[in-house]
Amino acid sequence: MNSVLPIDQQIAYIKKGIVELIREDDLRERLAKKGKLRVKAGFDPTSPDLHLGHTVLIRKLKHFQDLGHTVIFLVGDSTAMIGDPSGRNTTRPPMTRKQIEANTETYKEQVFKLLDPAKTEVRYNSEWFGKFGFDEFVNLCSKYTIARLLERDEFSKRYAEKAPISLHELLYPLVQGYDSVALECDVELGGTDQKFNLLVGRELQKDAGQPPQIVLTMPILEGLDGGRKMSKSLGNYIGIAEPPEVMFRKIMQISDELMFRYYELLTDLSLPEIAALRTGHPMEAKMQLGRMIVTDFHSAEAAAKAQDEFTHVVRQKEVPEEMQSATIPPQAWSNGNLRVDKLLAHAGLADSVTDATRKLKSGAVKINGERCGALLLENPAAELVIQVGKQWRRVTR
RNA sequence: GGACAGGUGGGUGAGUGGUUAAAACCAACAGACUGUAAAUCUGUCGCCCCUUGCGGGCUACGAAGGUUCGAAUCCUUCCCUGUCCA
Repeated sequence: MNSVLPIDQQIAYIKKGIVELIREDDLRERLAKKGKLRVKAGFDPTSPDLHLGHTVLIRKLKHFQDLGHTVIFLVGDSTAMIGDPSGRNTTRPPMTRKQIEANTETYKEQVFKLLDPAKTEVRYNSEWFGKFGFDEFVNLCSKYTIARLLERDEFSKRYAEKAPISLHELLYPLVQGYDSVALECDVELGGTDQKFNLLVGRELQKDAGQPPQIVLTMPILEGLDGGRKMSKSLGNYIGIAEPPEVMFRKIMQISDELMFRYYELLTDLSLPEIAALRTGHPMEAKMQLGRMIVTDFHSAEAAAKAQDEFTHVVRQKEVPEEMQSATIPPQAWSNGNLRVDKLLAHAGLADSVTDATRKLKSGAVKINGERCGALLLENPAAELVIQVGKQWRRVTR
């Protein structure tokens, strides 16, 4: 694709799936005047894995890239060392340089499954914050007032609830906004929860004599539970580095309503195409979604295989071809008999021995196809195929 | 610096001396049903030990001490959070 696409078409493409564009007129004008825009999105390398929630934003970056604009993948390595304001309950422990670097590498690897590395500018905000002096810092602080910072929803809410707000959290929007100044961004993308920060960037740019960036917000993707936002700590996520089978299965587990949402935010299908899916069988549609997503991050072959596996193992309750294997740990032997509870705990099929006992009692455990409630197995076969819920394990001596 | 309020299990939140491993709800896990969807129903939901029993032990209510036969509950000190005053 190229940047000579007419502006109207570009804008239509850009607007698909977004929540808010501030302001469309500015964007139109800037496209006309500059042609090729600098588009930024920032990421905190605080956790090493990206999940589908992040990809909503990345996909939008990709759209800009398709249109021939310059995409800047900004790694907030300096900011990561201070901590993140939206992790509101606990102050997260400061990260080491090394962790950040490792996370950044993983990030890049994952992001480039969607973005074209050759067309992506990877930047670090330590480039400018690393040599930020105290006077510059104070000067930055002087650009904004407390009252205006407290306008931010999250802050005002917490303030009203008498929850703690640390000073550095208050500063965060300023710091993020300054990134835009340093990079001379034309456009910045972020989740709706970032809106405030993105707008601060505009203010700071104006102050620095730059034209204020266009702000584009994307919806926050709901997690697998369909309610709360997708996040690693809530455990309702699909990691983009996860194996095809896991991805596919997780997709199949989401609710029908959520499926359409995922179609909208995670695929390139048009809205009418998505609407048409509502008339078909939901399960078929869900499997198609699974294939599409797995294809994005792995390959079409992997997707087909994942679907196949799902059909056989889950729907037809067959034994999976591949499963993790484990050997029986010495602690699980008791006078030549096998302690199933310890085995489960050891093979990662239960959280603890106590948990394993519970699972046995509740009939959750199948060994070689037979439901097993017994704690002790006499003369176990050389190879046991154990199933607990969705998990399978091949256990040998 | 002073006055006051508060810190309970993954979350919300009861509990003010004993049958409390801690109500209730949510989340989570497992089972039934199903399209491993939703909804619903059932069970479980600190850890460890013993071939498992309405069994034994250990740890837990911000931290450390103390009072008591016995503490999440009372006392002391400390830490943390918030409000108000300076």
